[in-house]
Amino acid sequence: MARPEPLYIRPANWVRQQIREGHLAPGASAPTERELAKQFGISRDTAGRSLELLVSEGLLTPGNTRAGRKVRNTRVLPIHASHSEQMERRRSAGVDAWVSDTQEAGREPGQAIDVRVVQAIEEIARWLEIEADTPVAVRRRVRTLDGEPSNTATTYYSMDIAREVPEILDPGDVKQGVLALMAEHGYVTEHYVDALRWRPPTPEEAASLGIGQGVAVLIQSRTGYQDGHPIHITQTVWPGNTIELRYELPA
Amino acid sequence: MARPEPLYIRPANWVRQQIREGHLAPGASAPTERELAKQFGISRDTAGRSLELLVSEGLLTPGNTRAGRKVRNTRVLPIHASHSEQMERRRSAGVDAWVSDTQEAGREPGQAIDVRVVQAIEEIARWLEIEADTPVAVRRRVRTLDGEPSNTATTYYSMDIAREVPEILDPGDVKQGVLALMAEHGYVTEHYVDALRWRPPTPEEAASLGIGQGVAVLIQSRTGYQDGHPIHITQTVWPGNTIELRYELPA
DNA sequence: TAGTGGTCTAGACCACACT
DNA sequence: GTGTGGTCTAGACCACTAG
Repeated sequence: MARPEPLYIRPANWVRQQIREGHLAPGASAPTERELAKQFGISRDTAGRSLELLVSEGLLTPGNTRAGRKVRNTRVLPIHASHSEQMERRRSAGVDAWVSDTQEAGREPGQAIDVRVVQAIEEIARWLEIEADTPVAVRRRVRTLDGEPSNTATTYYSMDIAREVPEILDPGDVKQGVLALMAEHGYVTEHYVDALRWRPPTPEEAASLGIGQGVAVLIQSRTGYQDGHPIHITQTVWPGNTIELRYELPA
Repeated sequence: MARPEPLYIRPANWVRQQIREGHLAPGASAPTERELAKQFGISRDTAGRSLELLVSEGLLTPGNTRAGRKVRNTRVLPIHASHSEQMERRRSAGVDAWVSDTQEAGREPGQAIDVRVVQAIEEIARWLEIEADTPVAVRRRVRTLDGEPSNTATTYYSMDIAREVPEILDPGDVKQGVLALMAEHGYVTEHYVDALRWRPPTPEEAASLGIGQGVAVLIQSRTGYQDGHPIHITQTVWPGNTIELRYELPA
């Protein structure tokens, strides 16, 4: 006998369809585990698995409080990770890439910046080609989409550079952009390397992005080089299911 | 009172450490759920959650047979998705990118090719700018790393092109490479667009890649353009945790 | 304060593939 | 044949927060 379809599949399909057909709009409450259990004649535990499946697909928020699970907005936002035309437009307008990509999609960007000096962990030290535990300047941006947390971008600069370009440690927005300021001081980014990894979120990442443990995050590590040496690195944590990264490449 | 640490965390940490310290080598059997339950004085269900956590981190195979869960090889393989120097070397040597990237890392590549003609699903049709359900030529490569399934790359060509370049429908390796052959017939890829999405694997993907439901896959959709029109698209399914995709970009 | 999801248990049945 | 993980149940306790 073939393995029978698990009982938690059918309720999951039903809820998924309710969402697809618009009977459950973004922001609405999903059925509770107890409701779903009664409706399908299954145990609460099994109903929970159904809903957890949808959380791991990014369709529902985890919701471990009385408010319960909510339907998430699953529109996909294209991010132009490399697109010469785009980059030109941004640089001339002095507009952050995050802002231009979201506004182009008719959505509402937001950003909160936070500045610190920390000891470099091993991974960051390796990218920056410095010793681990060396102090580095950190600018962390928590970015929101339509008011919801969307991704975090953390940029690391060596303290040598931060001393020459003191605006790096200014909390809040830097008008011209940090890269333009660095260029004025002779630190010109000549090329980038993006390294992409994806994995389950840490509990901290899941909390700060409002996603379940089952939604993978992609870590985009973008290192900027001058004369073959790294001068800054930005690690962006993108949640799955709602983002599409695009790279335009020559043949 | 703060929420106490769930009971399944500690056994998971212990097994993870056993792996890290080499007491459990790749290929070895992980503790069974019943063993772990007895050892930590927890129920089998809870022990199962511990091991599932490690499966979702990619450290263990799912193993739903008597053989049990095994320790996976978690060495990370860097893939050069765009690296001009690399690309030059490949093209001149006529070597597949998969082969060169793996061998450079001192590992053993393998590849099985399978050719079909199918009706284009909506997504593929959109990328190729054709009508859905139009027949397309499909070359599907299941690629292995050190003998284990690693990723699948599926390339779609319109039948117009496949008729002019009949080698596209040759099962097995095409010596010079399909792109070079296409170029001889006037189909020259002038630039690429890579679109990246990541999500939980479908059951089929999980089975063919030998991963658990918790290991996210990244879908790399690479479209090749000539005169602004798409002439082929390759969708590669990469499992998480073992792959790093790298893009080298100009400023 | 009441209802939510998160966690945990003890027990059960099953398909499956090693042996 | 036998032990594996996958699934399922009924019940329980808990921290948390919306109302």
